[in-house]
Formats: sequence, structure tokens, C-alpha cells
Amino acid sequence: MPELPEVEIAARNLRRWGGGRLIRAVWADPRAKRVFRPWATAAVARSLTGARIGAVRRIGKNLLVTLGRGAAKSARQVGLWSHLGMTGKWVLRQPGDPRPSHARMELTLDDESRLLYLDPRMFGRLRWVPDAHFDEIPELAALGPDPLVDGIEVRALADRLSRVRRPIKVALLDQSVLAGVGNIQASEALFRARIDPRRPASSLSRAEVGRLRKGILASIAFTLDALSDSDSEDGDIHYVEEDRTRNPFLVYDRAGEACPRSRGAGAPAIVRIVQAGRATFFCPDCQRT
DNA sequence: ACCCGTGTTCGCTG
DNA sequence: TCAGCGAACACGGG
Repeated sequence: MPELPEVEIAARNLRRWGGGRLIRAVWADPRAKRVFRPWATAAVARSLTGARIGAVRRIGKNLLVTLGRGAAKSARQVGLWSHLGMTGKWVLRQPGDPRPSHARMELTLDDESRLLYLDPRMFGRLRWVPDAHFDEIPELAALGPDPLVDGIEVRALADRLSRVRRPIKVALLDQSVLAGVGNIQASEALFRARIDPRRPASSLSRAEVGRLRKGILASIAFTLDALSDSDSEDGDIHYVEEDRTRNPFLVYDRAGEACPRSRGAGAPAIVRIVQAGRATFFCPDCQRT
């Protein structure tokens, strides 16, 4: 599920499955009004039918699909903005496969394969963007730099954080600070950078922001690797080995376990605290400063 | 039965 | 004016 690395995998899958293909038919769950708001499900279905899938971009946790309509020359474009929320997921199904539960939209392509958006909790969003003018969407304009797309500029990040009083862990969840960092990546990055998640963001030195940059990039790269291994041809999660792959993270969801940095007798334990209503995992021993 | 949740938004408060 | 916080959204899994 979806932080930057999961959404990046989804983008790669969508390119592989749908790139260049024509959408032959569209089904949208009429009960999922919430997901399509403010557009009516019927209107979205109508606007996507007959369109050809073009570029798939990812910005933070957002997927931006550009589709072309009509002849290539005078092609009018439409955009599809997909945010996976907490439980959203794109999968591929072949003709005859049953429609999975919690399907909210189904795109039948010109090779009869089917692209499905699943979302049990319906916290995700699917929005039609007229003329693919993604740059006119305020929510996207408000996003900070994407660590993979734009990189992380230490000076700019330090400058931004210097004006934030909230704990650094909470600040990292703010999508206008960095686009794509979520609850797991924030804990993991701070552990890698050896920074106490409770520190006021404004108290970080330039050197610490430098470590944080490295921690974020390393954690994202590591998670992408782990996901590539477990992601399968049709987007279903496939665990290679039942237990080890389940939680590949260093500290996330590991409360009470020994700190991976100092194994052995008397090793300190990972602690779980709650910040701004969200779980944070860290090692009180090596994330001291 | 009950608690928890990889995300975001809204409304209230100081 | 606005940062900060809890609740709400809706459902499955442990």
C-alpha cells in the first residue's frame, strides 16, 4: 500500500500494462461516488471510453495518466488523476477472470485485458482532469519536491524545516515539505539518519538535514527493491518467503524487537510512540540527538 | 468484541 | 491568521 515506493511500482505497472493501449470499455462502481467526486461515475466512464493511454507520471503519491482521444494529430487529451489513499491498488486481470471484490473501476483494453482499481475503504481518489491540465489542480500545485523526480536539496529543505515547530517526524508527513514520504518512510529515514523523531523540525542542523536526505533516499531505494521482488506480473502481492518478506523494514512495526544497529546482548529495543495520531517507531538509544 | 491502520481533509481551538 | 490537533471517512485483519 501506498507511499512513494508503492505508488512508483504502480506507475511502472500501469505503463507496462496499459501504455499505448486503447480503452475499449469502462465500468465504474456507482456506489463509489466518494472516490470519483466531484465527477459522476457515468461522466468519468464516458470520458475515458475510446481514449488511448499515454504517459503515466508519478508525483509524490499521485498517479497522473495522460490519455489521447481521436487521431494522433489533432488528439485532444484527457487526464486521469489517481490517488490510492490508504487501501487503493491497481491490478491486471485477463478475460474471464472474476472481477475482484472492492473493484471501483475497470478499464477493458484493446487486447481484452482489464485494468482494475481496487479500494476497500474508498479513501482513494480517481478524478477526470479536462485536457490533462494537471498543473491547474491546487492539490498537486501544493506538493513539495518529489525525492525521486526532483531530488532533495539540503539547503532548501533545511530552510523549510527551520520554520516548522512540529516534531520532525510529523513535518515529514506534510506533503508540501516533501511529496511522497509517508508514515513508514518517515520512521525509517529518521532511524537511518539517527535523528530523534520528537525533535522540533526547526532544531535540525544543516548536517542533520544532510543525513536525513541520505536516509530518505536510502529508505526509498531499499523499499523499491523489496517491492520489486514481491510484486508480481498482475500486481498482486507475492511473498517469496512467507515470513521474512512480510516486514522488510528496520524499525517500522518492530516495537520491542532489538535495534538492528546494535545486535547482541543488552541491545536496546525499538519503541513505539504516537505523534499527531500516528505511530512512530524508533530506537531511543541511537536516535538520541 | 475490540483495536489498529503505508492517507487526507475538515472543523475547532488557542 | 494560522499552526496544530482530533475526528471523520469505511472496511478488513489480527
